[in-house]
Amino acid sequence: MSTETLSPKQREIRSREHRILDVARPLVRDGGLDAVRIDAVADAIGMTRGTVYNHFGGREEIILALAARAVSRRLELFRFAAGSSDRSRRRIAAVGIACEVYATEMADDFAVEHLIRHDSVWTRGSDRRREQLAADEAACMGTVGTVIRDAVDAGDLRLPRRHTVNDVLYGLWSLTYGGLAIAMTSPSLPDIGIADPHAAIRRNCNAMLDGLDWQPLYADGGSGPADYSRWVRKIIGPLRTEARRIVDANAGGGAA
Amino acid sequence: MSTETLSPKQREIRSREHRILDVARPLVRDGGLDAVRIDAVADAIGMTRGTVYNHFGGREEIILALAARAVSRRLELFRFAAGSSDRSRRRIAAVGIACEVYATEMADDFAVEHLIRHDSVWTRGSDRRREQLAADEAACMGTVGTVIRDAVDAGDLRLPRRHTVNDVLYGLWSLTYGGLAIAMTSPSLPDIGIADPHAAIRRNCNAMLDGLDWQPLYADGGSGPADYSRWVRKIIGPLRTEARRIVDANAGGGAA
DNA sequence: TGTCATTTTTGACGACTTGTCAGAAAGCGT
DNA sequence: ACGCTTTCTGACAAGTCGTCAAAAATGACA
Repeated sequence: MSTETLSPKQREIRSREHRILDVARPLVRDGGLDAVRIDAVADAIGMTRGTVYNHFGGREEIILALAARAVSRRLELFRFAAGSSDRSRRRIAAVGIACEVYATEMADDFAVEHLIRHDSVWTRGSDRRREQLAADEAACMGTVGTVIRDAVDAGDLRLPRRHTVNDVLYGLWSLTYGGLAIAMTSPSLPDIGIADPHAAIRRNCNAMLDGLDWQPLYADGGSGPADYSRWVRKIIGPLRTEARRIVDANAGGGAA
Repeated sequence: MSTETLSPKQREIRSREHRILDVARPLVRDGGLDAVRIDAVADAIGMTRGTVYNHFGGREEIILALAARAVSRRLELFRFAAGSSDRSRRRIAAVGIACEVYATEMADDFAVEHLIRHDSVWTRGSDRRREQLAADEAACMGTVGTVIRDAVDAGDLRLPRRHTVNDVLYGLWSLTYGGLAIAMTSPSLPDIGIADPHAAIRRNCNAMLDGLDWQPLYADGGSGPADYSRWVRKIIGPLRTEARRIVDANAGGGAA
């Protein structure tokens, strides 16, 4: 774009927004909302508080911006997952696994997304940021919605009466988000014997999709659960790789 | 109990803990964690900050205590729901509907439970409070777990290979908690056309249970979804009544 | 009822963070 | 080098937190 019209100073200022987000992200992860102190952020980028306020109206704005970045990364990962196969049930399963990968490989981002579902962040953030975020989230949901709709169109998924495409979307969203959130925050999960929450979430998603009779049940029409497990192991690698690529692309030199 | 050994003053002090929680609850609901300012609480009960600190070590302790009370109410409601029928699929459905009723009829409590899944509350609360809460939560899960186990024992639910009772428990928990949390905090839910989140959650839970082939599918072995809807409408009333009874019992004069 | 040890309450204190803004500094075109 | 503009700074007022020594209230006993 019009890079030639920007003075060095102006370019530095633009990139600073990214730098602020970069220093804020780890703070959020291991200290939560409160850890994002304007002082700390300012120090970390070698500026003073006033300067930070030139970019963001406060803690909450930073979180919101961070969340927008997180969602757009997630979208990228979802698109990759949705494109990883041409069979509908595989595609939707791949998106589910993308959620897992997202929560582990981009743990900071996931934590931020969890954070904005709360508190003052929503209310204290500016409209602009909120709308940006809502738009990004809508795009994410659109991707998943398309996968489901395609399945209906292809005849793989015959929705029960009163059950809409969006119900399915909402169900998968609840199950994965809820499951991951509980796994992150509930001390009693190991107590009830859930050793591998990710696998459990996967099983539950599959149970729900089975309940909707989404065909074909197993990834490659093979002999059953064993094939499915093999397929999961096969696809999780590329998703992880892609996740790391996305992180590197945005964080590394991509501050353009 | 040994009421005669307590002086008037001592009795007043004991009841104050309840009073503090009573004034804190509405604050939490419409202002979130930050709204629970020690000053505000102290003012509301006509005492000064120092006195409040005699009871609770800080904001987070209050929230945790509030959450413990919330969970114990939820447990009461769950028990009522679980006892409302003798057919396993009805019983589990009733517990699901109890979650709905909990989220609407005891909205403050639900908000508090959502709050503690976050932030500093977990880390800054005292061990004592945390353990109390974990124990109450475990009791809640135990109730639901028993319903599921009974279904397995009765032969109504034949779990697929690798799927345990606790997986089912975790799945229902994820679906309802996740669904309700999203409904509470996501602005994009109406955008995707989920007009009645509760009904959607119900449908999704049923889809999952159908996927697990939990029999009999419909509440009274009748002709199908219509019967189910009728049953839901029939049971939701008593659950609401019970919820209100529980709230009144704890809040009104029950400060003993 | 008066005395006094004990328990409870108070409110001032120091420490910390926040958001603002007038003045200082740096940037940039001529 | 000059002057105009943009950006940065750091001191400020405001507000909250948790503490703690001193004040007040309590209640047992004479």
